[in-house]
Parts: sequence; structure tokens; C-alpha cells
Amino acid sequence: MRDVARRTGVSLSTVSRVLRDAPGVAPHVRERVRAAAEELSYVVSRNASGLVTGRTGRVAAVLPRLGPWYFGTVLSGLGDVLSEAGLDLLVYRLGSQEARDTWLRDLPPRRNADAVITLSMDLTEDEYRRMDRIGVPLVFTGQRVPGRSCVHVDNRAGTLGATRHLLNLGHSRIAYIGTHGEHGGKESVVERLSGYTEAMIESGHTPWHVAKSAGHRGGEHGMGELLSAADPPTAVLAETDEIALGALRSLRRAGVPVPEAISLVGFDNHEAAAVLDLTTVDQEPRRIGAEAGRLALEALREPASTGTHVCTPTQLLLRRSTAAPRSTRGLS
Amino acid sequence: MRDVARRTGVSLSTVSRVLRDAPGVAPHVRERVRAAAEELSYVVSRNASGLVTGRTGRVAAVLPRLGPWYFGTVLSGLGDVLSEAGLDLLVYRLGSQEARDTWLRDLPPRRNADAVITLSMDLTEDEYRRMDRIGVPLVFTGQRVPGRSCVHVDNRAGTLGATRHLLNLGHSRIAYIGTHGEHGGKESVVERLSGYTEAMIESGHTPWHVAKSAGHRGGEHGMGELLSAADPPTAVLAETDEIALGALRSLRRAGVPVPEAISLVGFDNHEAAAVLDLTTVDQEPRRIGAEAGRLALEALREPASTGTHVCTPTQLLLRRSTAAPRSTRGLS
DNA sequence: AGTCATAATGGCATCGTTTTCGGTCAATTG
DNA sequence: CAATTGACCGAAAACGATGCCATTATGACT
Repeated sequence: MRDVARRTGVSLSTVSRVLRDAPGVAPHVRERVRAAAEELSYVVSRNASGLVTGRTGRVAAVLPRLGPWYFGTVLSGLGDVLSEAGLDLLVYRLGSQEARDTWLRDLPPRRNADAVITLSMDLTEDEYRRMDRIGVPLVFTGQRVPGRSCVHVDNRAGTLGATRHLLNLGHSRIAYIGTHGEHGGKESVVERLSGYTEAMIESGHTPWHVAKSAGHRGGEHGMGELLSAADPPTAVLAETDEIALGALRSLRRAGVPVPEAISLVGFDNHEAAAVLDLTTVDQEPRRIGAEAGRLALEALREPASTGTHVCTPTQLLLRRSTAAPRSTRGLS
Repeated sequence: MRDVARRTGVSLSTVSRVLRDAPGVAPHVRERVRAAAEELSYVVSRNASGLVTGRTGRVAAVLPRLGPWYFGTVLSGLGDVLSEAGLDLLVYRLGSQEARDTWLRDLPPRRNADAVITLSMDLTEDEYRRMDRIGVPLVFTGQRVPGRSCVHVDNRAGTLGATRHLLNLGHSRIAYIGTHGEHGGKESVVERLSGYTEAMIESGHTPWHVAKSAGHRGGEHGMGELLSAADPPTAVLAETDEIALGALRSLRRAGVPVPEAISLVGFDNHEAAAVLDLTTVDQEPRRIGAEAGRLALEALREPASTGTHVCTPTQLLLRRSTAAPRSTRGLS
């Protein structure tokens, strides 16, 4: 910065003003300073400026995994909003419980980020309290917490709509493959099931729910159980696309045609869902990230504005895995 | 920090020494300081310490997209290595050419990161020179640049091995679906094709290469072209899993059984490949990220050590989309 | 012409650490 | 017992920016 000042023959204060777009600088001086900074390819050190302003120019995202398409896409949306506001994105992946614990103990974003956004971390009450010690605005996605800024997907409406779609097609024996709440009951798990249950009950049908493990395997096992029932369902709704894909695999192997004999609906709009023509519920992860980013920016601008809830809608994507049931009974 | 010092009745220097694990502090004092810091849940400000040490404690990753499983997984591996070394991960997603240009002009990591790692950015000569102005060690993945630290996948060996596998199964009419080098020829594209070509030629067969666009669509179109040939191939190698999945979709629609009539091999070990039982070439993205991280750490420790190349191997994952060709001619 | 507001600029303390240097004190040595 | 040596610790100067306050130019108005 001193170099830039010397080169243009002004003081450091003026250079600082120019580079911060602060008022009180003559236009021609402003321009000369800009040019000099450009020539020297000089950029301000966030480190130093943050030291005095108290702002770091960074926002931290905390998430459990990075592989799944969902998280990458949320980060994309978040990153775009942040970079537009001139903020950098810090990413912390907390895979194991151990990583989680040490992170919550050390709280690296403390004084190193202006806001923290958690992505589907499903924190416990105790963990919330520990996070509060970071002392910066927090935004949560994937869970709904009273009194805190949250972005959450309307899971209930998603499965409700999907189930109604199946009902409208004329199905009546509609089963649901879900997971047991291993992690003390993830919210989305509960919500998705409740949407399905509600749609079934309101239409006078009895819910049919099998709970297996998460992932493909759960889908395979779940479908296995359904296919070995006395009177198999004509349609199946899965808690996630991964489960649906596992179920689809079972169906293929068993030679049961989809959607002719059984209609199948997933949830997530997984990358593979498009390839396999699976009807699914899209939750627009890009948008979730963007909304979370906006909430963080808002909290930065207006510290009192905490506690806003944003509920993002879901969208049923009709593809080739759903159809009206055949009038004749029996599979194949 | 002052609070911690007051609480333990020592000077700031001593607190600093303890928190940096610097020598010259009596064990019992060290312990008392540690306890006080813990109680106050105090952590040093990277901002301030970086100001004087010149280190930021952050490493920047630059990548074109975040959605694909590949990038998320590379980031995971990278993040693990970095967090073990106590470094934070900064992520810049440069989707559009415009974002790329403004980034290269402003170079945000300048003085804000200790090292920069690019992920499959396929930079031009000019862009390299611009990046050099950042003034920190650079590590490149996904491309091979003489004289610079790189991590690259042995693409050639991957397709070479995959093709040989098909040849060993008894196939002779093996086609390859690739992409046109849109971006001025991505290195991996060229390498993958050359591995296939080499395997074909060394075994006395003639290569059969169709070039389409990237993504599912390319695969669908490519397979369409192959299926409409006078004498269709009995095996197809795709440049990427996405292409392979598109091709698979075409095959399903056309009623061509896989692997009975046509064997199919992809490249990437995409999430969906496992679900669909697609034989593919895995490039261990986790490992790529980890290696890149290690290279960056090495460069940080030993600034002269730039220019190391790490070539990560690929691994053929045999699944259910490849089999020996049927003796009888004709599809279906 | 003199006064006064206003805009533009420079000087300086400051943010929270690290680092260097010098000082104190106990232990060891001749 | 005096001198020397270390180990340990505190004081103070950086680091690179910002923000407040004082100062100086520039017109505008009585």
C-alpha cells in the first residue's frame, strides 16, 4: 500500500479511501490511485483490514460430506451469492463425530469468519449452544430451529404432492420405503414420512411403511419386502433417490417392469435420477444455498435480524417411472 | 489474549508462546495458560497472527464446478490433509469465463492464502503467468505442466487397461465415444483417447472413434451412431461415465441387452455407475486431492521444492456391464 | 476583501498477534 | 563463595490496514 501511495504521491489514508470506495477523494486522484494499484497488481490484505474493522470478509460453511451432488450444488449457490458481495467462502467438512467434536471445541471460525452456515448438520441442542460461542451470525439449513435463521426444504409438501400424484394416477396400494431414524431422528426423515402419511389418510387409504437402512441397500431390502407381500403395492414412494435407485435395481433384477407393474418415485433429484428416468421430487439445492447466503448477508448488515425462516418449495419432476396402474392384478 | 494473560497473571508474550507451542515456557505455566484459554474458549485470530508471520493459515482451491461428484471428492481429500495440518480451506468456484477473468485480475488469494490449488482448470499459458502474480506456491491438478507442481491422473493407462480388458474378453469391434476438444483440447480428453488407440493398434485392431458433445446427450448420440453402423461394435468404451450412462440409456431404449449384446465401460466411477453396475475406471479423486494437499504443504515448508509431479494410478472396476462377446452375430 | 462552509487530504493511534531483545533468578561450576 | 550459564519471562516494536481528527485548499457569499 505504501508503494501505491508513493507512486501516486498521496498519503496512505487516501489510498485506503480509494480502495474502499469511501467518499472524500477527488475523482482524478481516485483514478490515479486505481491505476497505480492495478499496475502493481496490488490488493488489500483482508488480514490487515479485518484486524481493524473486525470483519474478515469470509463466511464459513460447515457440512458433513462433500461427495454428494446435493452439497456441491448448495455450495455453488452459496458461493455465487457470497462472491457477488465480495466475500470469500471457507469450507469445513466434518465427516466423523470426532472431527465434529474437535471443531466444536476449537471453533476455528471464531474471529476468522463473519458468519457461519451449517448444511444439514442436524445439530443437537448442546451443539447449538457450543456454536453460539463463535460469536457471529449463524444460519442453519436442513433443519428448522425456532428463533434461529434457517433455510429448510418443505419436505412434507414434497412427499404430500408426490403421493397425491400417485393417488391421482389411480393408485391405491402405495407403499413408502424410509429409514429408521438412526441419528436420533433427522428432521427431514420425519417430515417426508408425515407428508406421505397425511396424503394417504386424507384420501382414505392406509399407509404402508417399511423402514430400512439408508442408501441403495435399504432400497433393495425394502423392495424385497414389498415384493414378497401377499398383495404387492402398485406404487412406491422412496424417502430418497438413493433408496429409489436401489429399489429400481431390485425391480429390474426381479423382472418387474417400471412403470407398468409398479410406479416408483424418489426424492432429491439425484444426478442418476435423470439418467434412469426416475420421477422424483426436486429440492433445488442451488436455491437453498443462495437463500442461506442471503440470510447471512442480511444478518451481517442488520445484526438484529436473526431468526428468519425461509422455506423453499419442492418441485415434482415427472419422468418415466410413474404411470397409471394396470387394471389387471398381478405383477410382470 | 489479554484476558487470558490477566487471568493467569503472565504477559502476552508468554500466552503467545504457549499457544504456538513455542519453547521457553515452564510446564506448569504452560498448563495454566492452556486452562485459561480453554475456559474463555479463546482461539488466536489468524488475522492478527498472519499479519506478522506473513502466513494466513489458509489454502485456496479453485475449481470450475462443484456439482459433480468428482470435485466434491477431491475437495474432501484435500480438506482432510489440510485440516490435519491446521490449515483452512478456501473455495473459489469459477464457473463462467467472466468469473475467471475477474478472478485472474483481482487475484483474491493474493496475501489471503498461503497456497493455491487449481482443480481441472485447464489454464492457458497466459493464465499461468497471471496466476504467478499471486506470489504463493501453486499446485495444479488435472493437467500436466512442465516445471510446476502437478497432480495428474494417468488417463492413458486407464483407457489402455480398459481396452485391453475388453480385448482379453474376446472383443474385437470396440468403439470409443469421446468428445470434441471444445476448450482447445483438454488434456485428459486427448490422453484417454490415446490410451484406447494405442491398445487397439498394438493388438492389430482398428480404432473406431466417434466424437460427440459431453454429457448424457453425447452418449446417446454416440451410441445412436454406433447402432446404426453396418456392423455395430460388440463393446464400447466411453470417455466419461456420463457419456457411458447416456449410451446405456440408448441401449435400454433400443432393447439391446447389456452386457450380452454390447459391453460398456465408462471412466470416472461416477456415483450412478455403481447403481447401474457399470464397469468403469476409477481415478480415486480423494487421493488426487490428498496428493495435491501434500504437495502444497511441501511447497510451504520448502519453497524451493516446486515442480514436483505426482501421477496417480487408475483402477479398473469390474462390474456387470462387461462380458465376453456372444459367438453369434447380431444384436438383441 | 474578508468570512465561512465544504471538500480533500495527511497524521497518527489502533486492531491482535509475533518476535526480538534484554532482564531476572536459580542452578551449576571452578 | 563468586562467576557463569541457562531457562524463563516481560517490554516493546513491528505487521498492514482503517478511522478519527486536524489541516489545508477551494469557492461562495456577505
